[in-house]
Amino acid sequence: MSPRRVTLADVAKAAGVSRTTASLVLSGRGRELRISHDVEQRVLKAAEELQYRPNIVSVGLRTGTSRTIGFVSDTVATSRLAGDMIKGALEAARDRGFMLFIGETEGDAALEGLLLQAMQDRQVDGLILASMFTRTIKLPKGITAAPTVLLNALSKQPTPLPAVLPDEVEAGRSAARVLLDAGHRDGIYLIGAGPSLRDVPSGSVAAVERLVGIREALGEAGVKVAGARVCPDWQPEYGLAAAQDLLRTTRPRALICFNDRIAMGVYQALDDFGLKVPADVSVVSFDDHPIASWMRPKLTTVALPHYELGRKAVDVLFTEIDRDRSDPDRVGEVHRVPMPVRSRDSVAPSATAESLD
Amino acid sequence: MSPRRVTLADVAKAAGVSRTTASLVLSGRGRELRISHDVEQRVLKAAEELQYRPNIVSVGLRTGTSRTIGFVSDTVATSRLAGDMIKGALEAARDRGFMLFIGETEGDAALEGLLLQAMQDRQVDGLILASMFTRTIKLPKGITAAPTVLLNALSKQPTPLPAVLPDEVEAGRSAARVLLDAGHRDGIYLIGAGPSLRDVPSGSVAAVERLVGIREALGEAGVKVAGARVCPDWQPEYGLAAAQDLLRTTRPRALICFNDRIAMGVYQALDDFGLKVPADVSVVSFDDHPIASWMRPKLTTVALPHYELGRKAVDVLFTEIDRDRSDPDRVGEVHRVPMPVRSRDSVAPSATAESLD
DNA sequence: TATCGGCGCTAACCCGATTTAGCAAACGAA
DNA sequence: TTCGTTTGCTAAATCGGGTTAGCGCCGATA
Repeated sequence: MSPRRVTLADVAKAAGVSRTTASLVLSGRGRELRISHDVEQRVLKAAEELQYRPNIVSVGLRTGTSRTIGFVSDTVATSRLAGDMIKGALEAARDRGFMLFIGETEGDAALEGLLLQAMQDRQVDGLILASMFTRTIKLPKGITAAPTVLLNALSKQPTPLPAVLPDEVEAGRSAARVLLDAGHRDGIYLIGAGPSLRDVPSGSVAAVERLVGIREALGEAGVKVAGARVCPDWQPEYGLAAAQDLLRTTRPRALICFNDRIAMGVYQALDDFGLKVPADVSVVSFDDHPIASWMRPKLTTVALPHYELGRKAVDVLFTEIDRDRSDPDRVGEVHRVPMPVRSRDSVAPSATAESLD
Repeated sequence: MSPRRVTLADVAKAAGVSRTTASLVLSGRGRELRISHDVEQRVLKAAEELQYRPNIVSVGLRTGTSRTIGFVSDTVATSRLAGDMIKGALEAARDRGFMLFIGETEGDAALEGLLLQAMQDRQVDGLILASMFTRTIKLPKGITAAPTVLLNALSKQPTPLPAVLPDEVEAGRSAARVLLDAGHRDGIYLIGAGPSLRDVPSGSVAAVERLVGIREALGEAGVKVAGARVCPDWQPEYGLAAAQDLLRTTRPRALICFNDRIAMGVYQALDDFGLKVPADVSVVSFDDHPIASWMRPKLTTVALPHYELGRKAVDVLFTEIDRDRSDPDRVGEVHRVPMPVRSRDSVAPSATAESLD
């Protein structure tokens, strides 16, 4: 029914040459192997007219490559973060003519093993192991076969695999700087974690790193955190509860929320207490979740650069693929992707700052 | 470096038989071709011990298959809908040992063409053409090569391709029924589209179908829509504006919002006018966007079954793949996936209904 | 004893490309 | 004229399986 695909043999026949010659010309090696200009043109013309495209499966069998990358994540659906990350990876891969296999493990090691096998069986040229929230993972064994990059994840064991992560420490500094730049020096409270580095939800790398950055930036400005409330889980209801608890005893001037979902609960608590954002209380947050721009006033937040993370992971993977594989004792580099501040409407200059004018 | 893959030849040698025999045994055709039990066991044992897995690329070259499906959508990132849809497709494919190629066209026809070519070059066994919001699409040409299913999309031209879509009309009926069941008969307003079938955002299939369902269900109960406001785009700000406009002149008893983002704006407008959900006004909506369960009170909404849509598309695709390809003049079936009601806290019995007790 | 047929297995070809090794013709130098 | 070299191309092997055609052996039959 469907017309058979055009093969190299068809092109060769049309050009009146052997398959070898056609292959050489089309792979660009015709020049160095002294194929005559005349023959070269005949082959190119035939390929053009027949709309020849090499069968990648066949090339794959011969060369062991597939122009394909495997993207294995623990979750693609639960957090929407995945979408942009995959999109970034997709586009970076497409720029090089690569396709992406998507796989989801749901945190199941057995499933992960099967998935990696299935990808190896299809001769993927490289793997990206992604986690949807930053964390340390146990490396599945048997991934040495293909070049691999960790995305939004760090290995528990030392590993030669490179990793791509958001620069959370710098993000913490950015959040603090947003408030400092607005003149805030007093009444800065944290919602979600802190004030000490031990006061974090267990297993959250982001919490620790954001906290480190916040404390560094504030410390350098000689500003102290006025207080903090830990949230066991970074969901709106915990943000609400934490903020209510805080507001019963205090009137903060600025709040740093550890993510946007917390900030959503915090907004509600502030509203309950009759406090206006940003006139009474400035709020800055992390993630740039879609809701951040839906909240009223729109939330100023330090964005997780999902798209860039995805792109970067693929870029790093390509350098891995191109790299000379002989170096045995190299250590996986950690690439940090900047988290940009999305300045919106939830931060106002502090009253004290204005009075200094 | 990495130990070479185990091939069929290795298994054959270990079992002391020819590659042919090993292939026959492992493909299950040993029985019918009278391979002795002894030899069969030796082959199976060798394959087991060597952990033999066939190279799918090789099989692909010979048989033209790849145990792979191409999933091409206009967008994977912008709307989070994609995540669950892909997840459903992923799992359904995995159940059959298939992998998914993901591609994104961004509505660019040229890009779509390239993507489809790239997938054909990799010999995908089938294609899913997905749209992230329900709409009619122009079919790219040259997709006759592989079995194809439309997901969340309808073809502009008549086509033999099956389509998988959410059952929006029934969803409209469901939304109406939620209010009817709560005793609402008066003061029911629509926000987003209506009251006439012409009052819809252009190009929105969902708007028309939901509206049809709503009007049918209400009509059958002898209830009339009290009024409606169209939103040019279904975003919170338009919902806010539409509701404000409505509330300046009216006191509705129940609102049917055409999606959750509109409902979010509507909540705010109701709050501005000092009206409580659901005590003063019941609200029902569509989509079950993640924010629906974050809103306070939690929003009752008719869910887009993304996961099921993804699964269903793959299931339908497999029946296409298995189908006898000879039937030339069949018409693409349209499969409708039910949209379930998520009953939460935004609908209360109407005051009149209670007074009847 | 030659023939036939079933049994159990294998040689060889195929898929569509890449790549190695090598061949024939033309040319130059001795 | 002869040998060596360069030029320009091709035959054949290869990747790892699936598949077709057929081979050798055995026992039964004529």
